Amino acid sequence: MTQPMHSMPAVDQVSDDTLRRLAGYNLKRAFNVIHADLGEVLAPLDLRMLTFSALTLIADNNGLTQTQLAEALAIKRPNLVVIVDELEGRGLILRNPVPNDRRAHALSATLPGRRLRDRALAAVLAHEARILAVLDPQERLALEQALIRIRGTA
Amino acid sequence: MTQPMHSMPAVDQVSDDTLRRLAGYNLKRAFNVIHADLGEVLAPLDLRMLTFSALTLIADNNGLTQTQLAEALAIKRPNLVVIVDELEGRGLILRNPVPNDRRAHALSATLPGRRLRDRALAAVLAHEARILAVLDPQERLALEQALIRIRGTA
DNA sequence: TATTGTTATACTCTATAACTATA
DNA sequence: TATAGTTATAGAGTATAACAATA
Repeated sequence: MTQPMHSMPAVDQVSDDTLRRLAGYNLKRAFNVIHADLGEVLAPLDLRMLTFSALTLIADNNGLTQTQLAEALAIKRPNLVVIVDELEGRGLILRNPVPNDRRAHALSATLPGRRLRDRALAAVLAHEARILAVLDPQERLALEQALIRIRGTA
Repeated sequence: MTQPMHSMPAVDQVSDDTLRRLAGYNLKRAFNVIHADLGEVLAPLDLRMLTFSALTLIADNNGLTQTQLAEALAIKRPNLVVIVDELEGRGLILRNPVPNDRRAHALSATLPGRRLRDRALAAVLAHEARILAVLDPQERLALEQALIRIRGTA
């Protein structure tokens, strides 16, 4: 049964109490804050969180395949193709042939790719330090461990 | 300068070490885990995290306007329109006129809306208990406080 | 002039199904 | 048969610009 529509005054103060008790909601809000700020930090380097993560994993794991990279990033392989296309098109990475398996691509970072990765990482670390300044070292560690624990449940 | 492309063996083990130290990355991964699970929990009720959050805020704040709701959800007003349209179209909420301001809509939950909200909240709390079972109460509290602190920096 | 809700639009992230070429 | 990469496609979340109605 639906109530009749009637005129009502707007509220003065909006209460968040129910949602604030939900870790999922708090996680989303905190992530959005970090993601938006990180986006601004990486934009001058023409990177996003996802392309930065992919470039970093490639630079740190010379020769990994797209399947391995998709797995490491926790995204589906079809979604990785455009990411790899973009990084390759900018000359930051290479799709190398793999001996004895002509289906696979072994990804490697070029020198410009590694240089951009280093610059981006420095910017990201500065961003993290700035955002996490509201937490003391102990809280930071507790946060990291809790997040990795939750991630591990997938 | 770009290296020549050459054949290379695939790696056996992919290292995550650089990204694992970044709160933003851990936050994203943990959120994706929770979001995916929550999606499955809410799907039978034809709700998503965002529609559930909107319905909850409306039920808890009878008469709030769309501007207030968008602010509370931390989304832009244009993105709220389809959410409110959907909830209203399903008879879960009403757009009521506001006395002395014919521009604004005072949102209210109908009885079916409040009932669905209650069922959804019970499902969400069960989901949270299941996901957060990997954390002890102290870790849970530390996580909540850290997330709210980060959110507050926006 | 400013605000509320709205439309139009675009970008990003994510997912599934189905194809190809190899294995 | 199975796997690696790819294409096509769709759903969802987010953002900005600009408009009409109203304040």
